Parts: sequence; structure tokens; C-alpha cells
Amino acid sequence: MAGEKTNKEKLILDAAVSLFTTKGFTATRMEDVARKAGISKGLTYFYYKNKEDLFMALTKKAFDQFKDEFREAYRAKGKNGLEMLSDLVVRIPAFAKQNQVYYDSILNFLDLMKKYNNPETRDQINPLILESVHFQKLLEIHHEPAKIGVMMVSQGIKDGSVRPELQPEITFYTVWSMIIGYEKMMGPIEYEGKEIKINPSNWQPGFQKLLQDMLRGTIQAVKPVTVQGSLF
Amino acid sequence: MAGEKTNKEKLILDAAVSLFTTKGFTATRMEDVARKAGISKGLTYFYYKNKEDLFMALTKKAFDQFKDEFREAYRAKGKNGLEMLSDLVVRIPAFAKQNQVYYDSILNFLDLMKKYNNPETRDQINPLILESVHFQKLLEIHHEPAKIGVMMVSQGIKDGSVRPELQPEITFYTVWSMIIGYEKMMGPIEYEGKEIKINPSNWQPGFQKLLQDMLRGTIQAVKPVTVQGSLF
Amino acid sequence: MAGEKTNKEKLILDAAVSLFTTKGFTATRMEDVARKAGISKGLTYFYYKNKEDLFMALTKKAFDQFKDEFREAYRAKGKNGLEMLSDLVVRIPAFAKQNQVYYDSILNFLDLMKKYNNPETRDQINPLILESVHFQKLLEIHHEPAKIGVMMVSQGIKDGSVRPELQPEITFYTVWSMIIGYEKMMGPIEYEGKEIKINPSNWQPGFQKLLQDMLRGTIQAVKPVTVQGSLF
Amino acid sequence: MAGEKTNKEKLILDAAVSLFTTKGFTATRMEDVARKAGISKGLTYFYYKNKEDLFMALTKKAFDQFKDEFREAYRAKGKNGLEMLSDLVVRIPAFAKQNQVYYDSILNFLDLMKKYNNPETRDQINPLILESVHFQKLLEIHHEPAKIGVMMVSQGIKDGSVRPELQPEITFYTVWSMIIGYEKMMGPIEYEGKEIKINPSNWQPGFQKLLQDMLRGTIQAVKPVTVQGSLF
DNA sequence: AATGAATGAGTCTTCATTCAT
DNA sequence: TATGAATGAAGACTCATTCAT
Repeated sequence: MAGEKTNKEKLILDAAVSLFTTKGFTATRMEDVARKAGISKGLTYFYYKNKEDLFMALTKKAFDQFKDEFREAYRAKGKNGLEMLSDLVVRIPAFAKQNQVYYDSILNFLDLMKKYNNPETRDQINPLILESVHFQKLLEIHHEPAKIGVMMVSQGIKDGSVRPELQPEITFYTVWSMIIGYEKMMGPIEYEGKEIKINPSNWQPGFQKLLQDMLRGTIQAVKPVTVQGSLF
Repeated sequence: MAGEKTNKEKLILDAAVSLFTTKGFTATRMEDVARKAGISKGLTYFYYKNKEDLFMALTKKAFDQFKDEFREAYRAKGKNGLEMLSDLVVRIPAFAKQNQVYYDSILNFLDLMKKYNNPETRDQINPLILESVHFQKLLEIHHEPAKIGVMMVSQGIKDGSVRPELQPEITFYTVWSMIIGYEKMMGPIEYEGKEIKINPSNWQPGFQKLLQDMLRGTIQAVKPVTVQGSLF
Repeated sequence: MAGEKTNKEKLILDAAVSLFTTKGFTATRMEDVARKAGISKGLTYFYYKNKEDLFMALTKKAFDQFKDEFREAYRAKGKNGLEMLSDLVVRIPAFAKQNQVYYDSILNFLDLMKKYNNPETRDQINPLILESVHFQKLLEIHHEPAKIGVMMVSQGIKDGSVRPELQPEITFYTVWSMIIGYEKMMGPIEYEGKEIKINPSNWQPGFQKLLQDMLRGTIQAVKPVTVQGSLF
Repeated sequence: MAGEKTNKEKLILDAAVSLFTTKGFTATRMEDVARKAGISKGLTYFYYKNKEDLFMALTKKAFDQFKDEFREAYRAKGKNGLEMLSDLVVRIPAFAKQNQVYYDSILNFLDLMKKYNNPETRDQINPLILESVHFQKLLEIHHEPAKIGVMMVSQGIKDGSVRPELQPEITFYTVWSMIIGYEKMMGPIEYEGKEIKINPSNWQPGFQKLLQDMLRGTIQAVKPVTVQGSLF
């Protein structure tokens, strides 16, 4: 009974993910979502107040799964802090590829935050978003992945894989920034790949090495850390 | 006289920038653009085939100005390569803030490139975009800012401010990635600022230092480069 | 209850007929149709995919009623084949006059068929028409009136009112052609009526006689007939 | 000088014919016509008051050429009246095929006449049409082809190829009606051709024979038919 | 919980026509 | 005569959302 309801909610969310992936948020009509979920249009509005609310619910789920990704990287046995962070370089773009809509919703939420935190732009946000219960929940939990990331840096400092003078928060957010930008630049890179000098497969190890150099401090050639089989 | 014609095009573009900034692309109606530009709706379509075409024209202009930003950073007298790159950390977010729509259009174009370069997703792009003359032009010029960035790294290597073993393309794109992510993370950061540990004003110098460490290779505390008055 | 749904469709169709009659197809806006039908614009599109689809639905209904006309002429008690065919000469123009839009839609469909059956011109047809379910149905049923007409000729041959050597299909289509042209020429005829020699009221019996001569085979001048008070 | 102007007019008209043939009247924009004619949009309006005026000019030319067709059929050496009329059965559909737009414009004009001659429907005609000089001219000349046709019947009576008791006007208009319908029915016929019994190539001779039988009179006297209370 | 018919605001886009030059 | 930039009225169509059942 109680689970019944939850079931429908999930059905709708899954349908939305599938359709947003294929056609995008704007091009997807609520009717499509309902049809794909095998229910009526009206019922969709019973579970989600409106399209924005549905999208916020989706974003919430995205953050949950995203957090899992961080958690797994953190829990991995036998890895030091630096390796955990390096792991994210692989995990996050992989997550982005396999969960395109989730990842996009996360980035969208970051943009939302920028507007939200600036009094002058806050009213540019669609009111329906602000009203969404899921949005409110997101305000509380959206930094959780980062919290784990910060713990990775702290761990790295403790185990000596990361320079001790680095400040964990600042360092982690910088790492995350790098990765976000890295994922975003993959598109144009692929295109310019014709010019050979840089392409997704040679950038990855180079990027890894730079990241590690940054975190560990270098001069001398140190053996780069190998993550998931990629060599520098 | 001669510039009179071109003037109308510019008028429209300026109106679009202004309105997109305030209301966003979707919420802005072509009629609003026309009114703001002080011309008739029809004339808007005389100069720009459709809304997407107008947006691509805007994006083109955005890249032009963005390139200027890179050019200025590169031409700056008395700066070594590392300082130029560090300069971008300030310039790009500043550009993003002052030219919100332009910057957004650039990021949007990067997303477009990702879809465009993947045969499976290319058809998710609005055909009107692909048809736009300005889009075609963008395909040719969108990597120009990066070209200058690569030159900065090369310069840094030459002048000794950047580690000689670094490969310029890979290094620059990594730097650019960092900055893109950095700008994007500002939003959430600001919010978590309440928790004090990280906020825009302490992140900036920290970010700068990490970037410089990465590029220059360090262990020892080297005096960080000062850019535009910000200290670490 | 059950008819309630169908009712709306009919409401829309009736409104369309009324407006197309008064203002013509092009000049009639879907919004007008909705208003006249007493429903919302959106609902119109719920029942009919688009304006063309609505028009095809109307054409379908026109053919149905047109067929009824043939059926009635065929079923008439105590009439031989020739009389049935002669009856059409009166019925069809009357149908055209009383159901202007229906008749026009039928002629329009014939024009459509010409384009449709010629591979070189088929693509000149509005795609929305080809997509219409009602168009597809029309492809199947549009020859049904003619089938009845052919039966009339066969009947005429059987009952001796039509020359036995005539081939039914060819003969009927020739008769139909005559009537179509006859109806079409009424306009100019009326105008030239000032010159007295030919006008709608003296043409009708003359036309009838020629038709009958053609079908029955004649020689000598038979006493001319009086039809609707007009003299031959 | 004087011819110069006429030249441009012809250029425009030719462009219009070409475009109307390919895209139809509605789908053809005045700009297309101008471009195809190699002149500016504005000049088009110098020579033709508006789109309707242009179409009426085209219709006028259509009637002129159509009349030539009749004239040639009439002047043909060694043909009797019946043969001339039979000739039209070939000439008119051929004209329709080779001069699609001209023929369509002629039929369109006939429809216009029907509305024009009925006080209740006259105001359904686009005022721009009524204002056109070419429309006024058409009112005067549109019956000229028929005049020649009537002469053919008279000639047929004189040379004995047509039954002497026939009234020329009525007879010719009936013939013309047949041909108009015949041309119109070609479309659907072609389609039903799959059912073999009737198709364009077996209809033509059958149609010709029926026409000739009608005009020339055949075989035995049969009992006249009664239609709707009218006695023959 | 569930349905789906019904609503109507919202917008892009087209094009005949004009007019300053 | 000739141009083409400029106008603006006109209309089809979409879709998020509601609500009677």
C-alpha cells in the first residue's frame, strides 16, 4: 500500500529521466512522461506538483546517486587520499556519461545556486522551483558530495599523499572545479582532436598528472599514480 | 551612412543581450527584442533568420569578446606565461559576471559541441541552430581563445615560469577547465560560505596558488604570484 | 452519454462547414471554428490534428453524403437506368448548391488525386494532408459514388434504357464528367445569360436531352421535354 | 522605350507562371516572383497593383492562349465541325497538362464567375480581384473561346457532321462541360486504374465515341425518359 | 488514486505591401 | 523607373495545468 504510491512516483521519475535524456527537458511534455510511465496525465500532477517540481525531484535523486559515487571512491580499500581524488577524475565523467540527465541536473542546480545566492538575480528563478519541496531539500543536501571530497583531501594529508600545507575545503573545491571543467571541455576537445595535439585519450593522463602534481607538490619526476588502468 | 545598415543588426543584438540577461533566452519573445531595439518585429527576422540564429549571432560576438580577453591577457607588458594564465583566473570570472549572457552562451556552445561531436546525439540539436550561418562560423573560430591560451603556456615554458616538461595544449586545456569549473562552483560556494571554511574571497587566492603550484612545480614555499592585488 | 464525445467532433465539423461556406477555408481561423463550436481552441486540436486534418474530415463526410445522393437516385422506385442517370443531373448541382463546401471539398479532392497519382507532383501536396487519417480513409472510399453510378449504367443496359453496346465504367465516368463540367459552367453561363441564347434554365433541358441522346442513341427529333418550366 | 515596360511586365508574368506551377499560388511569395524575374520587389508592385492583380493578369493571358487553342482547332483545314469538336477533347486536356497554371486559372475564373453572378456570394470575392483592371477585361473576353466553340457546332450542322436539330450554344456548352469534367476526372481515374476497367487510355476513345454519338445522333428511336416529373 | 477531456495563455513566424531615396 | 529596408497584421499550433467524474 504505502509502497504502491512510491512505486508510481518512481515510475514517473524513470520515465522523465529516459525522456529528458532523449529529448531534453523543454522538449519533453508532461503527457509524454505520463504515457511512458503508463499512467494518466492527471496522476502525474498528483505526485509532482508541476514540471519544475518533477525536475527538482529528479535533481534530488541525481545528488543522491552522485553522493554514492563519492562515497564509493572514499570507501575504496587500500587507497590513499590522492588516489581517491584521482579516482573522481574517472568516476565523475563516467557518471556524467552514463547519467547524462542526472549530471546535467546537477550542473543546472549549481547555476540555480548562483542566482539564488545573489539577491539581485534570485527573482529570475522560476517561482515554481522555489516552491518545490524537493528544491528545499536540495538546499540542505547539495553540499554533501563535497563534504566527502573534503574528507578525501584531509585523508590525503593524513596519509601523506597530499601536501600538508593545503587547506582541505579550498583544495577540494578546486579539484572539483577542475573536474567539472574537464568534463565540460570534452566536447570541443573532441572536435579539435583532428589537429591531434589534444584529444580525450591523451588529455586524461595529462590531466591526472597535473592534478596530482598540484596536490602532492613536485619537481622531480614522481611515479604518477595509476587509476583504473590509465597511464601517463 | 554606410554604418547605418549594420547599425540595425547591432541594435537588435544589443536588445537581445539586454533582455536575455534579464529574462533569459526562453522567456524573451522576439517581439520584446524588436520593441527594445525600437524597430518592427518583421525587421528582426529580416536580419536574423529566427530566434536561434539570433542567439548564434550573439554567441559569435561572445566568442569574439572572449577572445579579446585572452588577447589582452597575452599582450600584457612585463608578464610571464604563468602570470598571464593566472590573469585569466581573474579575467574570466570577471567577464562572466559582466557579460553574463555572453559567458552563458559560450558555455552553451560547449555543450552544443559535445552533442555535435557525438553522432548519436547530434540530432538532438535544434535544426535551426545547425542551419544558422553564425553557427557555421562558430565551428571555425570557437577554438581561437584556446589557441592564445596555449601560447601562454608555451611562453611560460620559454620564460621559465612554467615547468618545461608540460605539454602546452594539455596544460592549457586543464587550466581552462579549472577556471570554468571555478566559475561554476562560485554559486554553491557562496551559499556554504555561512560555514565559513570556504567562500569566494578565500577561495580565489587558494585557487590561484594551487594553479600556480601545478604549473610551476613546487614543494618549497615560493612566493605566490600576485595578480590584481589579491594575496594568498 | 456515449454520444457526448462524438458530439464535440460533430460540433467542430459543423462549425467548420458553416465558416468555410461563409469565409472560405483560408480565411477561416481555427479560433473562429472553436468559438463557433462553443469550445476552446485547444480542444479543436485535440480532435483534429490540424486545419488540414479537419478539412479532410470534412471531405470525408462530404463523400459520405454525396454517396447517399447516388444511393437515393439508384434506389428510386420505378426508374430505369437512364432515368437514374438523368436524375443525377438534377441531384448533383442541387447538392452543390445546398452543400457548397462539401461539393467544393469533393472537387478539391479530385484535384488532389491528380497530384497524388503523378509521382512528379505528389510532393506538391501539403504533407499535413497526406498524414491525415481522414485522407487515408478517403483514398479507400472516394470511388464509391462512382461505383453506384456504374451500376446505374448497367441497370440501364439491362432495362433497355441505355444502348447495350456501351461499356458501363467508361460511360458512367463520361456522364459524371459532363455533370461536373455542367455544374462548373453554370457561373459563366449565368453571366452571359444577358445575351439570351443560353442560360441556366434553357441549358438544363438541353443538357438532359443531349445526355439522354448520347446514352440511348437517337435519330429523329423527338418532341422536346419541358423541365421546370423551361422550354427547349 | 514603350517596349521596355512591356518587357518587364512579361518577365514578371513568366516568373509568376513558373513559380505558381511549382509551388502554387498561395505558397509563392511576391519576393520569389521578383527574384525570379530578376527585378526588385518594389518594381513588381509598380507593374501589378497587388498579388491578385498579377493573378488576374495571368488569367487574362491564359484565356488568350486558350482562345488560340480554339482558333487553331477551328481553322484546321479539311475538318468538319464534329472533328473540330473532337479535336478539343485532345487539345484541352493537353493544354491543361502543358499549361497547368493557365488552365487552373481559367477554372478558378469560372468559380469566380459563379460567385460574381450570385448577389449573395459576390461579396465573398476578394475586393482586390474586383478592383483589378485585368479582371474587368476578363469579364469582357472570357466567353470568346466559347464563341468559337459555338461556331464549330454551327459549322458541324452546316456540313452535316452534327445533327441539325441541335441548338449551337447549348450544344457547345454541353461539350465544353464534358471536356472540363473529363479533364478533372483524370486524377481519380488513374488511381482506380488498378481495377483495370477504366483508365486514361481506354477512356479517351470511349469518351470520344460517346461525344460523337451525342452530336451526330445514332441508331433507333427509344422511348424518351421522364426525369423528376418532366416529360420528354 | 486515477482518468483524460477541456482550457487558454503564449509566440514564433510569414508575407503582402509601402515608401524614402 | 527602380530599389530593398521596413512595417505590422494575421494565425496556426503547443502544452502545462485543471477538474469533473
